[in-house]
Amino acid sequence: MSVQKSSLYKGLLEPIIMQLLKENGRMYGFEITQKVKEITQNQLQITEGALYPLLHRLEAEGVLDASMETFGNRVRKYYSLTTKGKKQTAGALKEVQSFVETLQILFKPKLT
Amino acid sequence: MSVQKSSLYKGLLEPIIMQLLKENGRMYGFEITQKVKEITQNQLQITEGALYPLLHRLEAEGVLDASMETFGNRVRKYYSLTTKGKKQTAGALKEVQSFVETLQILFKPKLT
DNA sequence: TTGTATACATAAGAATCTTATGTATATTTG
DNA sequence: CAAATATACATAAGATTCTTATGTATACAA
Repeated sequence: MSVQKSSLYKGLLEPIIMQLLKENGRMYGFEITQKVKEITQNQLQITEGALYPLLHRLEAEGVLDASMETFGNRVRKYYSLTTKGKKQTAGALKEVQSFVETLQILFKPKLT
Repeated sequence: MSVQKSSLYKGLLEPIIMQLLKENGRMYGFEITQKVKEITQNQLQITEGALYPLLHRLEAEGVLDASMETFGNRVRKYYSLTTKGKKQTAGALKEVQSFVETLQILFKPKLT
């Protein structure tokens, strides 16, 4: 498998979730894992052991709101950004964008 | 201080070092910390507790070569990429570049 | 002589992830 | 129709990677 060395993504799971919820309004955990896989073309596969505890923490911190919904006999837990979460997301995403720009500078192939 | 949330850089220290050594040939630890600070405009400040153990590990793995040099009464430990290290760096840096592109896709502001 | 800078090093603890495991339902396939 | 795969949540143990704190030593400036 040519799956990305996932350690590169350490610390980025939280902003990724916030970005997705900002764009899509409302998502459930499993949906997030699928969406990330799709967008990154399988380069990043979020594990459940990383995702669910993080969602719980963000809910406890008042960044996310959660509500259960039943589809047939299947239960989904939908998450969305709270007002506080939206404010926090704005700042966090700016930081990430600045971070990405810095990475481009750091890893720009030298013109020899 | 508007220093970057450094947790974003988790997992990137190793490729950063490899990139710098690839470009500059030969550097010592303290020099690396200063160079990174300069390039990132203070957004990333590598701590010694992170850097030195990592350099030791890379040396033990045969990725880096080390040699001491004395300047007056001051000792510096210079590191450079071994042949093995150069091969590994080529692959690792491609991965990082692909990673950075993925980040741009993930965090590209939506055109509404 | 006190503080700041250079230069290395290590240890304890925190944060964040992987791997493994568990529960439960739905759907596809041999 | 049994077994495998997919959906959907959850948690615990352990690994990795970093921060913070501390230590040693020299050089130079205030």
